[in-house]
Amino acid sequence: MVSRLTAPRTRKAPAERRDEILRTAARIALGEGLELITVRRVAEELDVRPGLISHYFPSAEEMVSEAFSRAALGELETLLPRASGAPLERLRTFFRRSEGEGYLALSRLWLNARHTSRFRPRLQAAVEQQEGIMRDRLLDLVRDGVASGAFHCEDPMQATLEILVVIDGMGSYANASDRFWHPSLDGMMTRAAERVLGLQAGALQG
Amino acid sequence: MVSRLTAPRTRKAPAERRDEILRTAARIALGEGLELITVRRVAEELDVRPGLISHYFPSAEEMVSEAFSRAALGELETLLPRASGAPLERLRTFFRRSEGEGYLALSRLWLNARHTSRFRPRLQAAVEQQEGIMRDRLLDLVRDGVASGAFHCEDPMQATLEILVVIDGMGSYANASDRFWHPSLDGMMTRAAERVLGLQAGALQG
DNA sequence: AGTGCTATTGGTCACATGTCCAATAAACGT
DNA sequence: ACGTTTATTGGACATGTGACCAATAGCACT
Repeated sequence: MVSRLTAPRTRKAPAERRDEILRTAARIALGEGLELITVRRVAEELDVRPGLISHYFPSAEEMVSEAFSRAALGELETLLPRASGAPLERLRTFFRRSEGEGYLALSRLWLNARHTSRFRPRLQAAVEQQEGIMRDRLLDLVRDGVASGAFHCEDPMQATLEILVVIDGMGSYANASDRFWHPSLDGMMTRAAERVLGLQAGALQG
Repeated sequence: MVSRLTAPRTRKAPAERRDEILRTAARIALGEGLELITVRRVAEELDVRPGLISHYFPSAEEMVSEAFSRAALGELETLLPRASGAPLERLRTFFRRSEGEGYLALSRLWLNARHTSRFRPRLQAAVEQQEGIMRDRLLDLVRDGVASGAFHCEDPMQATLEILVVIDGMGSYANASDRFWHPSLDGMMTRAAERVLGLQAGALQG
């Protein structure tokens, strides 16, 4: 009597399998980095053979790009969900969440993608698309706030870009050990936002 | 009669050879990225066998880290040389140079190093060391300016960090195609510096 | 129950990487 | 001129990557 040496195949609908692959890849991207997304690694996590991954993604770069988009978009929905409450409160929520652990992983992912996109055209396109989505999302928020009188600024797009630059600047340090630290680093993002949106100091904190 | 198949060996002093290797690696880092620094690639550029590179750098990561330090430090000396003229003029020179082509390569290198340092402890240490050097250099400049009355700010360290965050934020976009563009992106760095240093608008431009 | 479609397997292939080592030859001192 | 030191070579090895493909077997439909 021999026990089966190979587990019975589980055969899934293409759409479901594809989604499963991307979900796994996105998780790896967020937790360990885009270069850890390999055909073999994803296959192992899903307990299938590597060839199957190649079947759904003939180009590995395509898988990595889509995984990034999925991860970035998913996190954006958590950090800055579409239209939900007053602009000031929405922004406050965003900055509050940008202190959590999940945000560090997201910052690392962006850093990862922005560098890696140098060599990967499809990833570069995905990065620019996600940047556009993030920018539009924040721009809408700023405009809403200006319209309702909560924010005050002359050029909403300029205000948006100034906030994003500070966010991305702080994100540059996501992989640094925190050997260096200075009090002013803490409120850096909120201070920038308060300034360009004509809010009083501390309006976006706590 | 046979022509020699192998070129005669050129035997150099260890210090010279080591320096030659690092110079080559630093050039590759700045022009093509840290991941292009491979034992074989450097060997080819110097027209020696790969084994020789391993002889001088038993660990490839060590070579990459030192190459980054060399490249970053070299560029810093060009952009923000130690004590040379009045603070305002030195800063103006820095921002003027940060529009050139070489600066784009440097921004890419920093992005590269900050991401890659996630997986390479020695590179991470090198990045933080170079960040410290850059920070100190700028902090000295700010303090000089405040002392001479050219700049006005309450906390020189905070002013320094705010400038650096904007510089690094803009650097995040170094690998993006310039499909998106907005007028406010141009003066972003100088505007931030002018603001935190109590300068009038445009004082650091042109 | 039988049949066709195709998701899935298992294996191969070419390529690039870092690391290591015995043999060689260039440069130097005697 | 001869030895000695050691910089340098040439090659091997293990590992990890993406890509590719014929054969297999699960599932839906008839």
